Amino acid sequence: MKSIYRLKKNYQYNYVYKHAKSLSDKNFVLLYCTSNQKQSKVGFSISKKFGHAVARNRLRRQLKAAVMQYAARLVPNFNIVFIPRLQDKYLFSDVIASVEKLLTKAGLIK
RNA sequence: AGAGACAGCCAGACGGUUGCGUGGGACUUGUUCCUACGAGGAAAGUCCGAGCACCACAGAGCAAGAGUGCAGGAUAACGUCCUGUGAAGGCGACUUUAAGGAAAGUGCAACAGAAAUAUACCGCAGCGCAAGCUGUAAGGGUGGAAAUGCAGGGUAAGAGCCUACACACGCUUUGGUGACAACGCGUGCAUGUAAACCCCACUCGGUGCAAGAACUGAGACCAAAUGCCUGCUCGGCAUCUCGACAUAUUCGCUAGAGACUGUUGGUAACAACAGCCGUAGAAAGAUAACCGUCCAAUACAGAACUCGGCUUACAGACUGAACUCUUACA
RNA sequence: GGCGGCGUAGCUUAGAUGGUUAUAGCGGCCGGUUCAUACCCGGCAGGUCGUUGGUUCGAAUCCGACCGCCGCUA
Repeated sequence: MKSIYRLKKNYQYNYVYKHAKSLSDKNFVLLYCTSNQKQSKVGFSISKKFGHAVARNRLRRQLKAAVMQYAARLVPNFNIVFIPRLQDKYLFSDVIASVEKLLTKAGLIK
């Protein structure tokens, strides 16, 4: 994932948390809001409850890989944040399914 | 064959599709292409020690505080490591060990017990009609601890009162660099606690890469005051106000007390020399996602300035020296 | 990344510096009072003192290691 697709700064995340609409299923919470940037940006927020750094990194990488599959179809002018909900295990197939479902529901992919 | 003891190493491999970070190169100069490299033995906990940076060059004196604590050595240094000594544990190979001082002083030791740093309750023996007095510390009982234990002699009964053995302490000699050990002689000096205060010896300035350096607009100002250098005395350093940006950018940022191999010295930790190898450096944070094959099966776990240790977590596989005990056979 | 602090009953806590008996309030249970409830009165239960080793005759307290939680830091 190229760096221009990413949300970077703390204030950007805070902006999303304040102004966002939210959607969720049992795996993830999706927050999104409009932005003045041309390119839509995606961020991930994974809490320490998920375990050690290795476990959190792995979940973030799986999410990244899932979102990458829809990167070309993303609608512009949006900031998006994914927050996983606490589960015992994440299968990659479930992650892809949830991401697609949420993005479609929010109307963020064409 | 079984059961152990010691030292060390590895931490899945290969292939495919789609991707990420840094360096280098190319050109059509950018959301481009090619290429090289890209987490650990603990990266963890942050418990010690250093480098490095700023505070003056890390300082001078006093006070306070903190740490270390058998000996010799290693090391840049250490609270680490090695080799030993003593002690404790184990049949043994071997393992563990915060191991100075209680005769400098102070404090504390509940309950029990006659008595807790001091003593005589029961008892034993002598004297006495008896009450009791005297001698005693064998035996009883309490306790973590009660005049060193045990055997014999001795005695009115007893007692290091005497003797042998053991234990503890002191001294001489011998050995050892030393901790200490051995032999001999003397003594039996009344408890424990210093991870209680303390004494002795040695060590320690503070803050930490969010350290710190560079760049940026306008105004005021040159000596008072303030702050900092953990307390005080010296000695020294820095400087203000408003605004803008929006928490940025660049540097620090990775070659270092470096790894590997060999030789030499050393019991060893380690050192010297020679050869040879390689280079993670991000900033919401890269090193991956998915699939296939092999395999009985992959644990603990993710760099954030850098090293040396310690501690803790950890599936499985392997190696070395040929070390110990038991059983069987020759 | 760095620095610092706190864990005692269901909840809030005392005791820790200075070692030997774990304390109080709220809450819970039982009884009394009342026609009944509350208030009130009396009693009772409830603790591996975060875990685990060590020092000591003896550890909530002293020392070490680990676990969990919280705060500060341009």
